[in-house]
Amino acid sequence: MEKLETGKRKKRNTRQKAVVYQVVLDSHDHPTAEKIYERAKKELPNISLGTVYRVLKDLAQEGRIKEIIVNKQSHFEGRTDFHHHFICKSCGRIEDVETPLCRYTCRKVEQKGYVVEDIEYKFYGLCSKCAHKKGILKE
Amino acid sequence: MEKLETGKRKKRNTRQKAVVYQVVLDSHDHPTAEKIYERAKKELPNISLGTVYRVLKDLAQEGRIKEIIVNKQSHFEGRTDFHHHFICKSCGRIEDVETPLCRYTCRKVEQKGYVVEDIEYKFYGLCSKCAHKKGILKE
DNA sequence: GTTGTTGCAAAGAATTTGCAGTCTA
DNA sequence: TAGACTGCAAATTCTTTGCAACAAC
Repeated sequence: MEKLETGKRKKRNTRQKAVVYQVVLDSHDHPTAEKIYERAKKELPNISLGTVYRVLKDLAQEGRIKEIIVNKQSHFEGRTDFHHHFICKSCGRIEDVETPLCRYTCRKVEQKGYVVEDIEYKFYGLCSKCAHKKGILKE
Repeated sequence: MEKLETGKRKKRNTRQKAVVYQVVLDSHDHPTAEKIYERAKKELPNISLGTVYRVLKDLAQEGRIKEIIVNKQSHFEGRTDFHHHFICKSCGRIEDVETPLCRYTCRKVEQKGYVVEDIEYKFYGLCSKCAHKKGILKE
């Protein structure tokens, strides 16, 4: 579980890293590594999937992108401020949501003696598009 | 994404299913399939890991147990009422937590046009044991 | 010139699946 | 006795890693 941080070696700015980062910034659909790989290839045809994985991990570690795990698969987003996600069970779409009162809830959890470092809320159901398609939401 | 439900065939009550279910009920540490397999083998030495996976999926589908995914790995619990989880980044322990105001937050999310079916809150950080061990919590 | 980074392919880890035999209802 | 379930092993899927060549600084 524990991850020891050496952090001694200095990172280099490679073309691959720049391109992958830009792809994530430009994507608003929470793409997977595979999707990012496809998009990055348009700019850098020789980039490899392994490199995409490595770069994504670096970027997330540096706090420049965020990783969201849905169905045991990593997705990434360029938005790094505090927010949460809604996942449509029908079409798989991931959408950002803001939640009120998170700080209050978090304080309640800390009262049990935990030190809370990260919070992750996920809401699953039907996005409005799919809800309408299924006739569940009318208006 | 979409999962079609046939649900025509009638389920049978096998010894394997009963044993796996009992193991989950008796475990309060949110075990993985592998752990459940090890525990079930004490009762049923010939049970296979594949069967454990199949039975766990069935039980979860029937709503008799709950699946929690942490680090892209499935864990299971016998407690099926509404609650959430705290995950210790240091020791990996998963603990149940209750959160207040969930209904209020959920209503806020639904105001955006989503139909919310499941809610999942995860809090990551240090459990009280590890926080004390690291000298972060004193009292 | 160092040494971090890449592309490639092979390895890993967790889970699922095909199949022939077995057991439940 | 029909067909659901099992054990086994092979297959899948997503991700990580070892290594020699490459490219930042």
